[in-house]
Amino acid sequence: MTPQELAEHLARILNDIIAERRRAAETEGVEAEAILVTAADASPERPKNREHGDWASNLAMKFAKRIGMNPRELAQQITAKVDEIDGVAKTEIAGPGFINITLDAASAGETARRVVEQGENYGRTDVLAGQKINLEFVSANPTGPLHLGHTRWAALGDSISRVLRAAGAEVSNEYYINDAGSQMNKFARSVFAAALGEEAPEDAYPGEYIGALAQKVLEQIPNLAEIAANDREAALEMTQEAAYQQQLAEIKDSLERFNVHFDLYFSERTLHAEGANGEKSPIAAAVDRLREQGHVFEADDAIWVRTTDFGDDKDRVFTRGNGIYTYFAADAAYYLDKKDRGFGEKIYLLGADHHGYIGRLTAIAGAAGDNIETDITVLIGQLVNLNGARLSKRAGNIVELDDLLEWLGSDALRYWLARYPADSPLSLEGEKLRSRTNDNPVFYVQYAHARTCAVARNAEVAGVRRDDAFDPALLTHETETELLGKLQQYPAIVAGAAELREPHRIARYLEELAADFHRWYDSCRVIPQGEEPISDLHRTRLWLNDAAGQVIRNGLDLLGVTAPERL
RNA sequence: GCCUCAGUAGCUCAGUGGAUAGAGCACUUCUCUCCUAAAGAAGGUGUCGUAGGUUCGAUUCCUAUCUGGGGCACCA
Repeated sequence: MTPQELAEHLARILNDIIAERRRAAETEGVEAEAILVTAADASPERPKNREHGDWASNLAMKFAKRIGMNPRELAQQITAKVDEIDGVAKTEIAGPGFINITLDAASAGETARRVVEQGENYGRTDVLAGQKINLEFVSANPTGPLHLGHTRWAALGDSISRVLRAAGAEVSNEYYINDAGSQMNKFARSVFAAALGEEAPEDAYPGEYIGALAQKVLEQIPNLAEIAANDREAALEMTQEAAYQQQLAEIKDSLERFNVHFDLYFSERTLHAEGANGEKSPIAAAVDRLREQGHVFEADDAIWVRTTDFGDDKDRVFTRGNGIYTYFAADAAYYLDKKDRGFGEKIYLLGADHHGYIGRLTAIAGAAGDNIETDITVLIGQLVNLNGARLSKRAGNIVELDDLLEWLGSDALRYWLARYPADSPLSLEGEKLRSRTNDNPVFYVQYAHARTCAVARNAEVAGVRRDDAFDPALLTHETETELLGKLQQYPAIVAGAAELREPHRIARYLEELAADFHRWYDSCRVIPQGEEPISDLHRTRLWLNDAAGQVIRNGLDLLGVTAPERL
């Protein structure tokens, strides 16, 4: 019996009671409210206190008032039916009307087999099935390496996408490349000067990486100086393209090593480009479309979008007085592109330093005719800082993703960045991420997984085989019911993390699961000791061991963290 | 000034209206002739920033307020 099945039973039972009462009321000529209880309403919780049973429901308290009964009386009627369910050992009514349910051991133990048989699919649900979601994150300018400021969104965004997919959504991870505009020009001038050995422009990008890029450019264009002597503009342009492509390639490479995958790198330039047959650029078309919706006006020589209609604190300029589009204009065009590609919800993952964007992005959605409640989500994350960080080799005072990866490793970094809610400030302590003990949760969880693998290996050698027996009624030890209960919760944890876009719930769950596993390991042996013969208990425990390993593996995968078989 | 996030144990932080508010660290003491002791067991700690409100019930929701972080461009 899974919590989900239990929820369905509870909902059905309560709906029956409600229907029965309505019929009774109608025969007396009284009108009764129609109430439909869903499985989600009835979803039982794992009580903190073991004396409160395996599962607890507050259903009776939640609905008593609307039905017109007192909670304990309603709980009585519900439990009378719950007692009849196959697999329920006993029920109790406690406090103001809690319904506490205890499953029989066999019913609870069945989870072990279910997990093993479903394998990597255990935990996948269809709660977000049919949703086509666009998830944009990182989107750092391709004018330098990724640094600490980008790592949190990279880790978080990739994990959110994995969690959404596990819940059945179709997701596109997108990186918006700001490869048009003045930052690119400034970038080009910086690299150009370095390549020609000229003095850096006043506003040049700092950092040694500019010099390294200049070297790469010279390798590709050995006669750059010669070209520059003839046509300086052409040489600058060639430098810009070469440096840009090189930098973008390095960013992609860093992200792949961070186990972060994008489905689309979207170039801002494509928004400015006119069609082959002279069609308007997407950005020019965007202003027309917004105008049709009636949200565009002109003032002070500029073209504006009335974003205040949708809650923005001020209207935004689309086309400047000098005829050049603003960054906001490109954002709007990109948004429309996403809409045209069929995405319902568009999620933006931004740092707190961009929180002023919420209003204008939401307004774009509204001006485009979308539902600003459901078609756009802006997730704002607080910034991260790092204690005890070594300074970057290349950039001087900025910590680069590459340096962090080399220093701390992808797993530790991914895990720690995904372990906290995005809206809570995060401070990483470098030495802690490197430690291999209890105070480093990523190792604690990975160690638990490695242990399950060690047990499986040893079981094989000792001749304990899963195929020989599975008798879930034997899993009666206190640590076994705890572990089984935790395994049963996993699908609901994933579904919740997906609905709330909060992958940290997976990490916290895994830490609890690892703790339950370690405790179980300490008191329940899979492999017989000494002369003790192999029993069905050992074989059944092997199922449980393998189930625990499977769930840890599944959960770590959602965080983009590996599950090593040995540590 | 306006917007936004946070304030929970000595420290770092979980906790989408439920029962006695939790975890790790730190501190003390135990447990390997035994599948990985990188682990486990035991020991105590709270004005959930403050004050009101909503209700059967509030750390959770609402209002006000205090403190701290971030943000309020015809920059990108």
